[in-house]
Amino acid sequence: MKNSIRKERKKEIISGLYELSQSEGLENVSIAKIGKHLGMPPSLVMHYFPNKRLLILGLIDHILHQYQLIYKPIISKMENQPRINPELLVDRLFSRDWNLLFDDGVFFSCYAFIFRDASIKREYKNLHVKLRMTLKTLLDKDEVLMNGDTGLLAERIFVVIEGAYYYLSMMDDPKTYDEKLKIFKDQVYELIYSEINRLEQPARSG
Amino acid sequence: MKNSIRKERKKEIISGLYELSQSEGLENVSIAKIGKHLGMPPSLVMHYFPNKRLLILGLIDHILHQYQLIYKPIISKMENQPRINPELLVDRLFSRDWNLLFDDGVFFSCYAFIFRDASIKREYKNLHVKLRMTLKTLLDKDEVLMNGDTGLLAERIFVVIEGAYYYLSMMDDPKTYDEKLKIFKDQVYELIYSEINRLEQPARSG
DNA sequence: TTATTTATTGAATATTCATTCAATATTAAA
DNA sequence: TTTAATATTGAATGAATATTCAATAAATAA
Repeated sequence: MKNSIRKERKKEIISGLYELSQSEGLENVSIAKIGKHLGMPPSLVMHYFPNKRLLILGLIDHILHQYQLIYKPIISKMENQPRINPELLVDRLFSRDWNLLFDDGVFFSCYAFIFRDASIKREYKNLHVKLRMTLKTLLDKDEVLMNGDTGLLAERIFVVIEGAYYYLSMMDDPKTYDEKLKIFKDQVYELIYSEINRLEQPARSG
Repeated sequence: MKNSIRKERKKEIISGLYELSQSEGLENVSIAKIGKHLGMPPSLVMHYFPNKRLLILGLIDHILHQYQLIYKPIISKMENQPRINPELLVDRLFSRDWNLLFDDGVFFSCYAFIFRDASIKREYKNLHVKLRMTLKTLLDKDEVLMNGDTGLLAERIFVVIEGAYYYLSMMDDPKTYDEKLKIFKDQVYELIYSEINRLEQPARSG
């Protein structure tokens, strides 16, 4: 019981930091503002996070955890099927449902820390490697794709997803956004289909 | 003459801001620090940039300008040739020579502003669209590729480049870095070669 | 119950922040 | 040379910053 109030408070504080980062920008959030936002004195914030760096680390933990949740529904929907459905897979990979899970601005503000904090860089890297492994595990269940290099395919798919995430964040006009989105989805389709074709046909000289 | 000292001073200040952002992080730079770094009173900094937002805008202008310079050498090397050399092109597109031109940490710190500042978003978008048009122009000079959709090809190439830039920034180990880099370079080769193959062969049903 | 640990408060700290202002120095235009 | 515009200085502002501390309240353990 003693410990649970501590955990809850820490969560509450990180949520407050997150909300303020979303509306005002991470660089404009202070401990006093967090306290005011949550109705507690700044000294209580510092009781749980003795310095600002720990606060930032807590926020990054939270965001990376949310990020990871994005792909949970894909996995549960696809596992236990002998063949993957490329349309469905790509649809889910590019879905922006996760916009409900976390804010892109906060995500990239935190991302910028990887260049000056080695442990943050490691955390971000672990997440991205883990996501690739998740996709690889999914591809490994397909009875055709499993005969190829699913790790390589997962890398190639994710680099498009991440490039698209970065690039599409700049698009304001929904029409342009959809046009570009279609391009990148098709690009991933082709990665999958050409791998399937390659594996289904007998080896050729090249 | 009167105007040139103004322009030089503004450049000097932006450079100072850039250097400090590189070493301390953009969020930790203040007007006083810039002044100290350059040996001038903070009031002089504010004489040229009346508020902090204008300072940030100046920094972003500077970075986007540098970013654009990355691809200058590619263009000059490749234009006036009837066929593009895919190896050479991909090598240049993925070269990290630009690390001399600007700092990735500062770049992403500034990028994070697009989510809360519409005019910054527009600037970033314009840059990225322009880079794609530059590549398209290059592809259009190739006597085979010119018969296909070079705009689409440019989009597909750049999304890989940008995804790779984002993802590879997390890699510390040079060996891992090179392995991943090779994957993404090959991915772009294949985009180019499969487009060339498609265009060189007679139309098929499908 | 008492003792001990944890949670919470509010006041206080020195430092840094962006910004303003009046005064002076320098330069260009007349 | 005089005038006007700009460049530069240094001091001053109040607000906000992260952090500290002692005191109190609440919860748990003895």
